Amino acid sequence: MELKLYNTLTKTKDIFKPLEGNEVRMYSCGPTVYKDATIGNMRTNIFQDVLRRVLKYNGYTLKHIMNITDVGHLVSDADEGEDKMIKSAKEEGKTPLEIAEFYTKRFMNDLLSLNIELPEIICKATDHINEMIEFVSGLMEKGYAYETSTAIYFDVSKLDEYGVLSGINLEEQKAGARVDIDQEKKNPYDFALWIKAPKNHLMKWDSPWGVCYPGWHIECSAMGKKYLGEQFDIHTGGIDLIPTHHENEIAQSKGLTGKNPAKFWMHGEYLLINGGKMSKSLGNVYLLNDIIKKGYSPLAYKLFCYSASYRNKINFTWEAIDASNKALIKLKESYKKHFEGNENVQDEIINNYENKFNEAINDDLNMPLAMSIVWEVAKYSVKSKKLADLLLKFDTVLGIKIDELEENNEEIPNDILELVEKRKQARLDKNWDLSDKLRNEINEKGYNVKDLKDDMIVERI
RNA sequence: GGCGUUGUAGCCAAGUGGUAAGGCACGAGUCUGCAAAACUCUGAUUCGGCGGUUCGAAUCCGCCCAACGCCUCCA
Repeated sequence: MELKLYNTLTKTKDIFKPLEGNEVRMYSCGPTVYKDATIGNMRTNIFQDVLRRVLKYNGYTLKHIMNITDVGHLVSDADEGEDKMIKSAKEEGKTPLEIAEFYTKRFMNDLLSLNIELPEIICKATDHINEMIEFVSGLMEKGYAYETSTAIYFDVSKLDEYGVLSGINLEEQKAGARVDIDQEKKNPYDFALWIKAPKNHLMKWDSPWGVCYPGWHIECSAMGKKYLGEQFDIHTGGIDLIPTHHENEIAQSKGLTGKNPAKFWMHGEYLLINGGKMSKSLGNVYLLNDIIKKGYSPLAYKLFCYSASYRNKINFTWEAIDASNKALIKLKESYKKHFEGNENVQDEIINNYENKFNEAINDDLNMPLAMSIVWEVAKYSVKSKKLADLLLKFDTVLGIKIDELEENNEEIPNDILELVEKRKQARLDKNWDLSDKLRNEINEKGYNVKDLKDDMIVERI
């Protein structure tokens, strides 16, 4: 079946085929590890995970790279200001390395909680300083870069075109409208490849241009080239990376190799919070941990993300997460019912569902549509192992561990268990007054009882 | 100022010319000593508004209204 993916470069859904053989080479812009990743960041990671899984579902093998940015991201524009890593280090009284390790670990934990497959290669910027220096040297040799008193800049005027992703037209942009002009820069859109480090700068390396540290974009180009070659299949990231980071990556690579590094550029849209942007000033920055703390499964967040297309904004509300959490539990219970079922379903029906599912995911990862088919299978009145197997197959794309019930590992305190035992007896005695009284008592202590035919289940409310 | 996106039932949202997917909530029923849970059923003659094109529009065009985003670090 044909796989179509939306390509930011062409602004259309293009048919996807790997450049070489059966292997898909893919690069994803990873986190800058100076603070915790938000659920917004995680939406992009979930999108990338679905992409991976859909590619595998289509029979391709993957060579997927994700970088960890542990240096060189400045807090302000105009190529000046503090490095984010260093700023966090100062604030938290740690070294930049400690900061990077700390937040990398927490980021990885989030990926694990969300059952996101790890890329084949995860690489750190600081481990690839030499590759970056080589890249910059190459650009200098070819005349695409020049040195100023503060940095090595990329000269965008040397390119045939700049802004192929975002569609900006350099001539129409007012220079310095929002950014102070650096008098040494040849063009306002020139960006720093390599920055000369002030004496007290914490992270710096020797280079042909003195003691320096990398610019914001060079790491991705250098590492992409090292692991995936001059041109690979897919480059992904958040939508905000289009106008600056990805344009500059393309510029750098075109300068050095003459090629756009990726055939497909794919971008995940923003997550909105109550209809607006997530921002510190509004106090609506949520972490995955905030969702977990409220008693929801992290996979409920993943399922929530599937309710919208990755290319559309989605509005986060607690009501919606609550809905997704219930849906998650229901889906898993539906799987269990099919798994325990002994009825038969015609292969034709199975094939039909599978085709519809394939069609949905292969149409630019249409997860909302795919989910509607998943639900049809889950709710199918005939309970059959064949349908359980089908759901399991779908789950290779969904990654919600459909065959694992959400575990309730919480220990029920003894005093609650005692009340439950008393209530069981009261019910056997048909002493409804006492039974109701005990139920109220249990509820007041924060627990709920579910009466089954011969048993009683207790759980925390 | 420039560029762009969105507006579909209470909430999250599919659907881009052929007569409104799905999930959750609500409501009804079954079950239950009663509840809860579970199970079953149910919801928009209508897609921000007004015009237009068309045999036919949520889908195309025009205008208007509203919300949001980018142009600066951000997934």
